[in-house]
Amino acid sequence: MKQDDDLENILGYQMQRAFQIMTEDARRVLEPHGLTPAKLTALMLIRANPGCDQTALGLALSINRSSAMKLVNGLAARGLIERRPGRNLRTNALHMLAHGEEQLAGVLTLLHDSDRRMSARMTDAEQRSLFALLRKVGPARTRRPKDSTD
Amino acid sequence: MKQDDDLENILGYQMQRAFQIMTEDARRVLEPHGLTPAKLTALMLIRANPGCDQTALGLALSINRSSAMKLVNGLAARGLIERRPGRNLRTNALHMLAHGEEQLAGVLTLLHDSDRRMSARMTDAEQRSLFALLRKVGPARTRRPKDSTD
DNA sequence: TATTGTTATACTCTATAACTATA
DNA sequence: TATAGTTATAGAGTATAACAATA
Repeated sequence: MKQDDDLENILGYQMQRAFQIMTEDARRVLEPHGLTPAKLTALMLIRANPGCDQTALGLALSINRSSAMKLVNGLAARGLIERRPGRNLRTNALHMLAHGEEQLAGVLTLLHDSDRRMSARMTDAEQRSLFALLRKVGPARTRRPKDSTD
Repeated sequence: MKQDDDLENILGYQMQRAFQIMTEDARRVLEPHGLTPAKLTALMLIRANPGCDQTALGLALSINRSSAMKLVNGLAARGLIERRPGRNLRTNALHMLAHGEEQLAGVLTLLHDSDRRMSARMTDAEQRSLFALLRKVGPARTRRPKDSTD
């Protein structure tokens, strides 16, 4: 199958290709542990934000409350996190459990191995460069100078 | 929401973030034209490979025959491509139609604009560098020297 | 009134399996 | 036997809408 020149020169397409390659390997590695990239991200966000509620978690993951529910249900069912009483009677406080810590420690190593495999064709400097550039992806920040009048 | 240090240092996660940002903008731009990134990729692959069959297309897109069917159905229903008799009685030959050419020309400009917006925080050199690095993502190539005996 | 969690429902994309008609 | 297209069905992930309880 020949490739299309226009297609190859679309940044979004190259990003998609690279993402697909990486996510496929990550999924393969996580699957035996009953995790997906999204679940793992949620787990790590809960660890970094103990006591957060589901709505905030969903916001951070760019999914809505309803979808965040399912995700949290899955993590709770596996005993990785639990819902505790929150700051008022209608919010939950999400907390990681010991079992979650253990799982996390194990899969982090696997993920780093995956990263290393997927960046095997880059030098260390190139890998650092890729990290830095990926963080720069996105629209220009709106400038808000101190003497702005808006 | 605080970020998690381990998470931020996983290449796959940074890739996912960057990809999500780009794909969201691309989808927004393509939607009024009834296209999605996947449909557009298929369209461009058919253009570059006139007469290809659905199975080959699916392979190039990393989806199976059945899923490729739906994709082709969608493109054909919109009059962008058509199925012609293939090299034998059980294969189709996919061809882009004039309407497909027109659509493609229009959205390519929009996509380049999107790319430019999403890489606005990079210099030109950085953008070229990102392209090159994304192409290097993936496992090390298996070496097959001429004097290999396997 | 607005917000949080929840439930029910639906949509999209993908996969698997089975069928058909060719090869 | 194997392959290309097709169809039916199912699963994952997401969204919307509506409801109850609470703020």
